[in-house]
Amino acid sequence: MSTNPPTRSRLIMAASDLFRRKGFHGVGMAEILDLAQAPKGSLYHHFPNGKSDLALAAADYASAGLVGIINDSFNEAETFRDGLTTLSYKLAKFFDLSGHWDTCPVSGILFEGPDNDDFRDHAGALMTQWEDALIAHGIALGGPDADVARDARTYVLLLQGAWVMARAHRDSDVIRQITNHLPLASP
Amino acid sequence: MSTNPPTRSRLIMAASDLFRRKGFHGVGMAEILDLAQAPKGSLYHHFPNGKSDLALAAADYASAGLVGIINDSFNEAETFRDGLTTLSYKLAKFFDLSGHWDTCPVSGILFEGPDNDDFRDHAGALMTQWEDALIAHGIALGGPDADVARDARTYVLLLQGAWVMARAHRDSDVIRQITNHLPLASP
DNA sequence: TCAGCCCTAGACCAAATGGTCTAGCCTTTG
DNA sequence: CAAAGGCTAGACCATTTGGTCTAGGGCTGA
Repeated sequence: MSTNPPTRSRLIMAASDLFRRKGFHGVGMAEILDLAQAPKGSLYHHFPNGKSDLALAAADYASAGLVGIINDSFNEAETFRDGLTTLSYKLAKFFDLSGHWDTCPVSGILFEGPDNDDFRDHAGALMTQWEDALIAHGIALGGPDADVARDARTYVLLLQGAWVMARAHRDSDVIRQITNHLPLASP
Repeated sequence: MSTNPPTRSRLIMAASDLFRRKGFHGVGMAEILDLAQAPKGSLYHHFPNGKSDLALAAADYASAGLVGIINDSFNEAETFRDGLTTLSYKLAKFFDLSGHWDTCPVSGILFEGPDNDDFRDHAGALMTQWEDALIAHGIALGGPDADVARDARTYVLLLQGAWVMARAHRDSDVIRQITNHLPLASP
């Protein structure tokens, strides 16, 4: 009878929320189950490896959301800088809506998890996806490949930093002003 | 009979190590006690509020270490950029020595901790200390105040991001190349 | 209608968690 | 020397942790 969205999705969404807010070890299964309104049996049916499986899925989910925001931001952008600025504002808004606690999709979910290579590799892959998405838009807007690649990385680094600082100061403006810290070799 | 360093310091050092590697909730008291070679009674004698107290002290300790490295880096620097480059190389080296797991002193220890204002404020204060240390050196080297302040913040943001990315890719080069992502308005 | 299966449901469990408490050592002070 | 107290020592505890297991509901296809 499970309401929409189905149980599996509810679990992922709940886990993503909580992990980003309190870190992998900071959240108990009970809390996730409660937020998702699902019984324990369902969780271990959908994610046989339990918390780890769920964390990987939650990170994917959160990361896909970020990629979506990136693409939206470049929909009507005329320059790379325009797109990045729009992106920064959108992200700052999400940060505000989250209640000033959510962190980077990757850090909270994957870095606080178990010390295994799977988690680290997964984190690396997701971050690369973001860089690649940015690079694609930059090149589409006519930037020289090398410059765009460098600027994309600069942006991702700044974004990570801004996320941390915004959380510490409980102020999303750092995110909004990322573009001011960009040299931006590309147009 | 406690060997040097005394118990209290050993606890702080052990906690700092472990928290940075696995996050606040990722480390148990037993593990800290074991690494510090201290009995439980001592811990709760020195830190009556237990894990929380210890985490704040550990964050201070780690942060003080970072400030020390900042100052060392500017000892013989002739320009702001020189100092920042030296700093990046030093930090990358520490990252390598840590076995590719340690994170920013603040993030791991304070952000994964309990959801209270104390922890967030503490994190914010420590990050401000880093910015201030950088600003002091920049101004001493003759940079215009406003430019130096902006550059210092850019550096801190990039450093946070680089720490995350280095951890994901298990490669300290991102840290070493921070300076390449700096516009650096100041000289 | 019935067989089969996907999924739900939650009781249950061993292990680990953070924290408390009393006893006593050992150094410092008068 | 004696008294005092900072510190060590670890047994002990309630709670919570992630995870397993059995039982059955309810949809699907034949």
